[in-house]
Amino acid sequence: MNGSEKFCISLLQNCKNLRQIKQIQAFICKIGLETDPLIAGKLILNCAVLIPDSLDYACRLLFNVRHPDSFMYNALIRGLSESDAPQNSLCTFKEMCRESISPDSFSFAFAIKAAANLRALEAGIQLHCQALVLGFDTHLFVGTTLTSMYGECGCIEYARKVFEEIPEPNVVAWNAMLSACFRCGEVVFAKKVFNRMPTWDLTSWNVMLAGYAKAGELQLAKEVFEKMPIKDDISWSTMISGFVPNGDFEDAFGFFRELRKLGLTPNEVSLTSVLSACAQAGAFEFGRILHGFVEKAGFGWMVSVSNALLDTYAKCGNLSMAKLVFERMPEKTSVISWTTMIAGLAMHGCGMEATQLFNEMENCGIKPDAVTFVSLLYACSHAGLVEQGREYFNKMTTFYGIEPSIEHYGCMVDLYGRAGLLQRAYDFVCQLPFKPCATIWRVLLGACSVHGNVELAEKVKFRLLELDPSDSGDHILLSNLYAISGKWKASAAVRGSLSSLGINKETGWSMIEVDKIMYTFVAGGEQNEITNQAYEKLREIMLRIRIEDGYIAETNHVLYDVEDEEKEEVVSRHSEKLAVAFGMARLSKGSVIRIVKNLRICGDCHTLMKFISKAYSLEIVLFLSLDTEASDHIQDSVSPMLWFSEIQCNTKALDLRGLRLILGTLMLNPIPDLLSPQKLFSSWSSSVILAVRLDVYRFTTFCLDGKLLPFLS
DNA sequence: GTAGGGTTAG
Repeated sequence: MNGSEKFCISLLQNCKNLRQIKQIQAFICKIGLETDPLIAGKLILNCAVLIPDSLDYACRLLFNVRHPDSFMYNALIRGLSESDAPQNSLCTFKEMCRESISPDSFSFAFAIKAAANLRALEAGIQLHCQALVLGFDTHLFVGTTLTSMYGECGCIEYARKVFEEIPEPNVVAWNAMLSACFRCGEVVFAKKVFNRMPTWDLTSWNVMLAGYAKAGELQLAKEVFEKMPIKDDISWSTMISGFVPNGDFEDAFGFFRELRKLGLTPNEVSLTSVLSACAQAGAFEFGRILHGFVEKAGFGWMVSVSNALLDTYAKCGNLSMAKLVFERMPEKTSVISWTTMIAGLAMHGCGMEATQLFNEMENCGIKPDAVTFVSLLYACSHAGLVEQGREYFNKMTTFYGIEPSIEHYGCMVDLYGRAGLLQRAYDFVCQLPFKPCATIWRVLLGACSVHGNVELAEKVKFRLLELDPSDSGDHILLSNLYAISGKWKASAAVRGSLSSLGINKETGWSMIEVDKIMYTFVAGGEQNEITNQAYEKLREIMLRIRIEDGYIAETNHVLYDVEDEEKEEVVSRHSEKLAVAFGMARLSKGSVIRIVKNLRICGDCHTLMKFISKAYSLEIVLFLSLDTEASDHIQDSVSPMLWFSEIQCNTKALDLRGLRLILGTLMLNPIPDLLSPQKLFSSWSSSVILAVRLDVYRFTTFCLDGKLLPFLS
């Protein structure tokens, strides 16, 4: 290498962006080195791998080289394998062969990586065969990527065979094998592989942690974590991020606290994961503290952290903070940021705003993906934008070429069903390109229930019985629909069939965050210091609101046939009552009480919340946990129709029932002119929709001129 | 002159 070459290469090494690359390229031309293969190779490698958003430029560079060599091709194959279109990496590999440039171990390693990222087993096998012919299949690096590729494609036997052919596998190859076991669900085999390994480095332990966590074996993950001789930030973030999808938020918070206690700085992954836990658990206060930390520690510029923060605020009910986080993002180039914001608006009932943001997103040149359209359709269905929703669905398939998933079809059924277009919804389901699954029918059943269509509900329930006969939610939904329609015998019969079919209703639980700790209450759960405190406070509250406010337990919402006294006893133990009482006992005065629960609220709890909210001037927010299938269930149901009849609105115009994200909200705005029926309706419908989207059930102080509004009394 | 294995957000 001569001096000029050395100088150019050192310039390229310090390059940060495409602009600088082009400047250096101009300099290279000026000194006559543009045809130097060494320089051209480095230039292509830089653009393909190191400099962001310059992959296209790397392609153009390669295209313009008269006699490209394998180094240049390898750079491009590698860059493309890590892009969002790894199939182009495979095309480049083919082109290389067509140009009679022999692929080497690097070409194979990168191309096999592309096949792994695409989960393209057939392409992977072809590459394997070709490597075999050229004698690269037992090469350490090629063998390792082949092992990974077969693992990614779910072929554990092939992975094992390739691995065993590697003459002297090093720790990286062993780790690839270990990882392949977990990818293929072979948890027990993974442990055997781990025990057989000649050496462990830190990564081997981290693979075990991640594998156990992904398999839901969190106890095993904890044991490995304890045994690890050294832990790094990936070990911590693997643990924290492992708990969240399993719904174990307490442990996620616990490990995060532990990490902080040890004086360690959480990395991006730990932060996004713990924020996601806050979002799902409704841990608003903890989320706010984390926001402070994010700003102070300088993580605010990280897109993933900002996205998680935005989602936390939106899911915890603070749309204005969510908007602020979005607005302050330095660059809005991530489709996830836009989608999260659209979903946030949708949850809060701002359907029009959500569609406007979607248009803005398109104008900014950001390509929406399948998840964006789920949020958008969700916004449309909850805002009653039927035709717009239909147009977006068409645009998704025809313009963006996105294949609709079950979620998209579910949104469409919801869109029609919610608007009361039940026949259209039913026809849509019947015309689906696949056999409708239980979830799709369940959406329709919910819509029938809301709009009181017993006939269609029975038809739908019949389909559900074939597909998923053991879902207690479906039975309860139908039973309640009968009850509300005055068909008490039919209602009782469905209830009765629950026990004869051996179906147990899921146990209700409620969670509340006090001093950054999540407390969980279960209906009629065991007695301990915490529940005793809750019961004691509950007794005090009940006494006050019974005497001063005239609260009477609403046992008529317990739709099954038990004695009144017993009914009262049953409803008085519901977990949300305990959680509210506990919050009132332990939170500082005037704090908003936020509760996450797995089932929908019963009529009595609903009424009690209103009384408490009024008597104590408290805002109470109930969230429906998103991580539970139980959100389809109605707990000894209160019908949203009853809520609507309370406010004497036309219940048919809006659906609130039976759809999994429903809790409903009651948010009263003490502005007198809202009492004109038209305004009242639009205001209420918008706040009710708000809760549906948000899974929030919110009661604010709802005094008007010092009197309880008539429809709430 | 290029590599392979482990953790995130909607």
